[in-house]
Amino acid sequence: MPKLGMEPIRKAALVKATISEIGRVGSLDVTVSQIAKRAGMSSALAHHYFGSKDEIFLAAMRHVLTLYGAEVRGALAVATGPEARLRAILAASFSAGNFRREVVGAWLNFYVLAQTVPEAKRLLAVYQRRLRSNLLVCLRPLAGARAHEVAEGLGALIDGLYLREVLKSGPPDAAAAVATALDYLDVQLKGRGA
Amino acid sequence: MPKLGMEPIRKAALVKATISEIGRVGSLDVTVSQIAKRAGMSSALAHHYFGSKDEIFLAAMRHVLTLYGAEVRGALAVATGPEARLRAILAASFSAGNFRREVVGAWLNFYVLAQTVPEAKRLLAVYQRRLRSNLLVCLRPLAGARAHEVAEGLGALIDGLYLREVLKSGPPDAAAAVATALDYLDVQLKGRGA
DNA sequence: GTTTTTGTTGATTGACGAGTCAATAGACTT
DNA sequence: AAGTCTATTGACTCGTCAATCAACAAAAAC
Repeated sequence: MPKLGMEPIRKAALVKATISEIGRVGSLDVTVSQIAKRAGMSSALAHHYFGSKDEIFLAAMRHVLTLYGAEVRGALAVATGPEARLRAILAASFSAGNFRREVVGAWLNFYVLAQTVPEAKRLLAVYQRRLRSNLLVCLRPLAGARAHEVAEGLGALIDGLYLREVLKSGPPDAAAAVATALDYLDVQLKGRGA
Repeated sequence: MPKLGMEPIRKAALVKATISEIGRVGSLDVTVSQIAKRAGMSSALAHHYFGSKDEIFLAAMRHVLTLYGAEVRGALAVATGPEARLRAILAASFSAGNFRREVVGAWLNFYVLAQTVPEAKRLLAVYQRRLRSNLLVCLRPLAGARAHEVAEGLGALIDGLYLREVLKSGPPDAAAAVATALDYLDVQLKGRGA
């Protein structure tokens, strides 16, 4: 049966399975066997392609970050003007694709991973820098000198809204999260700037 | 050597050691032996007093939550007027006792634990409810109908600021965190209410 | 002064999991 | 058609760790 060119397919399946399993179990205590089983292969094959469990986790992290980045970029592409672009970033952050229980659970556990695995820390730092930079570009024309503070606060607020989703039961309420973030924005911009 | 009345002393030592170890390692992957060793006893004794590893973790969580609660209550006791009380809550949240690397690391991992252990989830929910309630009492006279939204946002912001501390290197910057939270508050209150 | 209760540990058990390896099999190369 | 490469797995190794237990020691109770 061995077809050729399986590597990318298997890797993608493993990455997807990893996110699912982390979300399901709610921690990084998922075995390579569990992941491999869900991805429809033996654990030996998972090791064959990734080498180690940490590499599997990192690949899953890169995938989540890539998806998020792509979503933001896509949303920014069709938004004109600073306010619209800010709204686009928020919408992407809490979009149906990213703001799912399993993905949120994965994010939380990536923060844990970042405490141990330097590469994980680096990846999260890249995410935070990019978010801040995106926010700053939009905020400078709107908030002027205060752009920096507002970006800092908004970034933390987004992370906090994610974190709080972890404790909720039932489906994630993206609308409420966006509303809270937009409210923060409104009040920051109307209070001073324009 | 067996002196009597060891139980509370041993338990307290284990709880303290648990927080330290979780903070040091950066995850819940700490062995009972590690904890017991740091607390100066054998792992068997840890099991003797707590029964299971989960119970040790929960006791550590209750301790962190209790400390936080006590700090907030103490700060509120000497604050008069809604604004001062809000500031007191924020100061307590980012006080030197709570906003330490190891404690922040412990908080993060308690969120992870909450995904698996129902009692952990309950404890965190209690914390969130109490925080919201405290904030609401102060905010109602200041923000009126908007008190609810502001409390929601401020709660998430605090959690987010904690979360972001995880990635930073170097000693925690409590002053910056308080400043961001106060800024949010300022702008929410000046923007509308008074 | 014997029995019971509390404190304490080293050794052991039993389970589980990451990573390795030998072996099998189809596909592509020459 | 022989050799090489990719795909794949079951079985195995080796380590780790939570939890238990038997045993010992000292204080309290009777």
